[in-house]
Formats: sequence, C-alpha cells, structure tokens
Amino acid sequence: MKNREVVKLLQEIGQLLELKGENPFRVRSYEKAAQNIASLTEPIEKLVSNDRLETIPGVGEGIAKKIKEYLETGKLKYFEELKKVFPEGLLEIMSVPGVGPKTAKALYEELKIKSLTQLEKAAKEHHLSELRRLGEKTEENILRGIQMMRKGGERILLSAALFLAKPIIEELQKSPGVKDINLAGSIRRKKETIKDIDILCTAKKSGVVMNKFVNLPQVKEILAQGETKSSIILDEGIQVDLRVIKPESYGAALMYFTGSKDHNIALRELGRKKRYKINEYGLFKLGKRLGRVSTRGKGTVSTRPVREIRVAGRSEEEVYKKLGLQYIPPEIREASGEIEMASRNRIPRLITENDIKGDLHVHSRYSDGAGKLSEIAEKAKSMGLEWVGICDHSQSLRVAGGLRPDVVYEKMEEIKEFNKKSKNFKVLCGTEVDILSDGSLDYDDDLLSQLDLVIAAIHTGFKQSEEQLTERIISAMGNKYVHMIAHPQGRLLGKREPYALNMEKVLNTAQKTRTFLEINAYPERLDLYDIYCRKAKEKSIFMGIGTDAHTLNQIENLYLGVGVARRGWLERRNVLNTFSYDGLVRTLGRKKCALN
DNA sequence: GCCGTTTTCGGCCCGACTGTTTTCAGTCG
Repeated sequence: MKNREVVKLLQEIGQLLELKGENPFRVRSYEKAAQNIASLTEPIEKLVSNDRLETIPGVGEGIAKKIKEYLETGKLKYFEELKKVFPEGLLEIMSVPGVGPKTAKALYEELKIKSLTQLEKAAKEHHLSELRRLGEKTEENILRGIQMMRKGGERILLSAALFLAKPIIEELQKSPGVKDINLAGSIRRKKETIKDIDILCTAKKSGVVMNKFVNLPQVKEILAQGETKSSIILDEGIQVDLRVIKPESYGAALMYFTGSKDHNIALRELGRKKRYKINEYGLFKLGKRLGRVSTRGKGTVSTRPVREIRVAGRSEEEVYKKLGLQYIPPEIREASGEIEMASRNRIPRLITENDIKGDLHVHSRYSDGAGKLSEIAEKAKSMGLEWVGICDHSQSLRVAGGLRPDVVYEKMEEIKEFNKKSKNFKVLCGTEVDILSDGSLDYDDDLLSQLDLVIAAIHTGFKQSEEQLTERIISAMGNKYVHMIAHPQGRLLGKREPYALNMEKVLNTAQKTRTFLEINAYPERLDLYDIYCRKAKEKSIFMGIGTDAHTLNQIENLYLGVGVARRGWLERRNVLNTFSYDGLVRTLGRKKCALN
C-alpha cells in the first residue's frame, strides 16, 4: 500500500509550488488531494487499477495522471523537474515556525541559505536583517523555532495531555465569573497525540481569569497575555492557550478552535454555497451584493454592517443546525465524509463511556499484572462495570511472567470459585496467547478450548516481512478458539512504527473467520486505530476494547479506547464491551460456529 | 489544479497577529 508515499509526494509538490510562487489555489489543490488520500482506507493502487482515482474528492484529471505515472514508474517527471529549481533543504527551512515560502525563497535567493544549519548560523550572525522585512526580532524567533524543532517539537500522548489539562480546567473553573469552560483542539477530538492544549471559556471579566491562568504554579513561561488570548508553557514544555469568548460566540469559537482545520474549511465551503459566512464569532447570512465587495482595508464588517446578519453562534448545535446539518461529534470532525453524512442525517450515534460494561484485557498477578483477582473485580465494580476478562501472558513470554499450562488450570479453578460466589459481576478466564514466529500458538488447542476468552497477539519477530507477519495473524485467526487479536498493528506511539501488515487481508480474514479485533486502550498503543476501526465497521467486524491494564488504575484507560472507537465512527452495537455478560458469552461462541 | 444550488469560466475559508513599515505582507491556526 503506497498511500503514504503518494500523500508525501503531493504535499512536497504543493510546498515546492508555493516556493515557486505559484497560484495559491493550485497549491491548495495538491494539499487537498493529499489530505483526502491520507484518509483512504483502501490501497490507492487498487483505485488506479479500476480507474477510480478521480472519485477521490480533490483528485481531478491532472493529479490522477501524476499519481498514475508515479505508481507505474516509481517516478514523476514533473516532481523531478520541480526539485531542480529549489534544493530539498528549503522544505525543512519552511517547517521552522514563522518561516513560510516567501521567506524561505528570499533566504535562498539572496543569502544562499539552503539548510537548517546555514539558517541557524546566519541568524546568529545577524545576516537575516539584511533582507527586507526581516529584523532582529525575526532572527530571535527563527532561532527559537529551530531550537524547538531540534527538541522534537514533539507531541505528547493524549492521556498525558488530559492529565495536564484537567487540573488547569478545575482551577480556572473556580475563578469568579467563569461560566462555560471547555477543552478544544485535538485534545477534544481525542487525537492519539497532542501538540498543545486549547482551552476556551466565557467570563465576566477576562482580566481576572487571564491573571489566574498565567500565574498557575505549573507555568514555566508566559508567551502572551491579552484580553482574549493568553499562552503559557508548562513545566513539562507543553503550550497551553486560553481564550476568553463572548457568550454569543461561544459555540462558533468552540467549533473554530476544535477543528480539525480541514473540517472547518469544508464547513465554510458548504456555508459559502448557502450564502453564509462562518468565523469564530458566529454564523452570518450574507446579503445579495456582497460577492463583489472589496475586502481591502479594515475588513467588510464595520464598513458595511447591513450586509451580514448573525444567525447563530451561541452553541455548536445551533450553528450546525442553521447550516442544515446534524450535530457532528468532535471526534469525527476530520473532513472524512462527516459533513455529507450530517447533511443526510446519517451521523451514527457514537458509542459513549456510559455504554461500557466490561474490560476484555486485564493482566493479573498470575503474570505481570499488579492485582489479585478480587482486587481487579473490586476496581472494575467501583467503575460500574459488570464483567472483566483476565488475560495473562502465555508461557513463552518469560519476561512478562507468562503462565505455564498448569498455572492456567489453577487460575481457571480460582475464577470458577469466584464466579460461583459473585452475583452481579463475572470474571472471564482468558489468555493473551503469543502468536509465535512461525505462526503457531503458544498453547495447544486443548487448553485454549477450555478458556472463556482467547486473545492472540504478536510480541516477537516484529522485523519479519509483511507476508510473514500477515500470515502469522491470519493463521491465528484461523484457529477456532481464538476470539480476538490484540493490538493488531503493534505500534508504540513515538517509539515503534506499526509492523508491516497487509491490513486489507487482515480485515477480510477477520470478517470471514468472525474474529474480533482489539482496540487496545493502553495510552501508547491505541491500536487498532481510527481509520481501520471504521473500515472494520463497514465489514461488520466486532471490535473489543482492552485496556491491557497492568495496574488497577490502568483499567480507567477504558475511556481512551472509547475515544478511538468514536474516532472510528463505532456505535454501541459494534463494540463487545457494551454487551451484558450473557450477551458477550453468546457472541464469543459464534467464533466456533463460524469455523465448524 | 479542482469544481459546479446563479458557473464549463472564474472562482477557490477566514481572521488575527507579528514585525515591519508608514499602510501591509507574510504566516499561522
């Protein structure tokens, strides 16, 4: 699957065209096409072979031809020519905050700067101020930008961001005059990693809450403090922005700052067709003659007040409704078809945390988990759950205390006893059985057949070829006692890329063999991820959330799994965790029937 | 380069901030 390659190709073409000073709309079309290809779930090669490239929104004749040439020959003449005009280092320079195409071009043409190192040197030696429109401040900003990039400019895990955000929100809430307060941005959309934390609120006096915000004990640096916006850096190095909004604009602002950017753009395009203007202050109906009004000077709002009538803005619901759309939950605002679905009233009712009745994947003290059976049950009950699947590692995984078969039988007995006495809460005796390097399983069928819940997973041999890895997973799914595949793609956010898998084959086999796929809710896994969850849903594959908890508190990570499920458009009926204990047991039984 | 709820030509999301200059270009989200 070469989707990512094609996305990168189109993005780089866009950037190079920008450097060249091409028509910005042409640049946008490359970006747009790249964005839409990034959200495809099927291999782009397939679309080429049956001539469906131009069904991708934003891909027309020209771009389709280029994609075809690239996939057929491995090269694109047009791109090679472009690269001759500007050295590749300029793309890196453009990724420095504050440096866009115009500046990068000037730096190259007038100062011969074509790498980050050269840029850094020139900034330190104050050569940049030789250029028009660049001064001392810009030099400082560029140096700071380079430093930040070097440090990684990296994103933190969603769970970490929520952990940092929560006390800030709680503290600001106490501030007098603060009414509504919300997280916005990617953290509200539950993206798996977060760059900065956006907070919005309404307040009687913005000065009071701003003051409180910049003086929080965890603030390391104040970047800006104003009437409507303040920015700080936390001790952990994460930026937090607070915006104070007027109540009548709160919904519009929340939409605007929640994004995604592409969702906002698509919304405004729709709005424009219906003669609305959308911005962070509200939704405005445009009068008839506005189309030709010049926007030079200080904007059109103050000079021509009659032409725009505000029709919504107080709440998100109101804005979507006026646009003729169903409400769109933040998690699916990614410009991947949600707006069209909303216009046809087809946004599904996404799963919520309240729907969850159990956790499929918890490690106990039998292997490397932290809790005794009774402790795990108590913790789960305290969270309102009705059942839990205890899945310890299998014998080969020595480092994680994998269980020998005789210990598995002991565990079975203990759970049987527990369930006899427990009325409203049940424990499933499970395993996370290793899929060994040759594709066989770490326990024999006789043992597996006696377990309530069998989850199979790959923990070794990540470096194998795509064929081998895919084959291992497929053969595990072919075993009639294997109910689910754990963390199917094996990624560790920020540490390890997903292993090479032919996901189409994996999904098709899961569908055929009625094997469930896990949404592993361990903070650095969040695997299977959103776009494949959505694909799995289309194939009616059941998904199961497992926290992979190794401590009692980690069972609370269930909410992270729900976030992924929502991003994957999943409903209650798609997710095993919403089933009652009896319903779950019945559904697990379907696997054997499917393969017999 | 794409695309069609006034269009097959003429549009294409919108506003704020910054640093610079002296009225605004460039960048960002």
